[in-house]
Amino acid sequence: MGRAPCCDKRGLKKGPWTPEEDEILVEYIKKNGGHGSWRSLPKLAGLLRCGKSCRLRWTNYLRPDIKRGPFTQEEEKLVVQLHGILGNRWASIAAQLPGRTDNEIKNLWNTHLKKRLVCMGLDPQTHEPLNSCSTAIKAPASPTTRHMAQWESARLEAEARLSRESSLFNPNPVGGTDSDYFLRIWNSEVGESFRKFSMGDKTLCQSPVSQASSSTKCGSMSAITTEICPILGGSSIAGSNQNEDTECKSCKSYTEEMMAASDCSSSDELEDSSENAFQLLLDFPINNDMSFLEEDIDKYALPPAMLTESSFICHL
DNA sequence: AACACGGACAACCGCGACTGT
DNA sequence: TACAGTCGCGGTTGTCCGTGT
Repeated sequence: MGRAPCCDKRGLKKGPWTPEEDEILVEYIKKNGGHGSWRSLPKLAGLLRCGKSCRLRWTNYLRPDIKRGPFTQEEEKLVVQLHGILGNRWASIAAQLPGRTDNEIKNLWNTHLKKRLVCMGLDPQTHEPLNSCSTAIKAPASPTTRHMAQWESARLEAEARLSRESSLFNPNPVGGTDSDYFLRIWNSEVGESFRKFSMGDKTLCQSPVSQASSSTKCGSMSAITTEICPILGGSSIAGSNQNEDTECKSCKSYTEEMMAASDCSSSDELEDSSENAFQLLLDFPINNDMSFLEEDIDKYALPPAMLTESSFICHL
């Protein structure tokens, strides 16, 4: 049994929208202070379109807050990074890029970014090497990587807190700083994905304290802190405002241990190498001679599989 | 100048999730 | 709880336009 069509399609127009139709739609939404029911909108507005088509036109093109023009390097970078975490969840990715639509990001990915990853020898879906000759560390399946992600989640949390605090002194909502990204991402679905991601591996570094806390809703910062920092038990970092600057030495040594285990001598080195790798990715000439890649790609300390994920978390 | 080709982007389609009854 | 209506998302397709031959 087929699904009933979203609307009666007889006599309804399809294909590209005309400026007149755009105007009618915009005027209607302006006049009514919103679109109301998409299904009834075309009839009320006098458009020979189905509601779905109207919604798509509005959300992808006519909305006043849509940013026009080419993607900036920062935006492209963010898309790649977020795709490494979220996969093809375009709407979630779009939520982190103000003014950009999921459709736009999807197109950007399919036409540009995917190719760059392929040319870099990475699977655009998994962000793992296509010919995984260096599978010692695989993202995101590797426990080491997962733990790095856990620790970086804690760092994200701290960054978010700092950002929030600093925003009190510099309340610029469209500042576009990295700190703003931290906060937006942490408080969004991405942060949630990160938290879920971190919670996924419960077989390592699990204490009774963290087990107890894991039953709580992981949407709170204290939950994730407790989860990944059993020593603190989430009491001093996120549990209160006191001792916020207290560094958990056990965590620090653990971080260093994890860095060492993943061939990263320090977080700075990790950051530097991944930054370079991303620059290469962004600057990659799609249709040009690829030979330089063969000699350059080996220079990076990280296996390609880790570039996207670790670059994401390091950049943040 | 005409045609073929490929890239970029807008729009459509089908499915699943959500919500109200 | 079941069902129908609606919406949003992701995949796919269609169209336009620039470039090369």
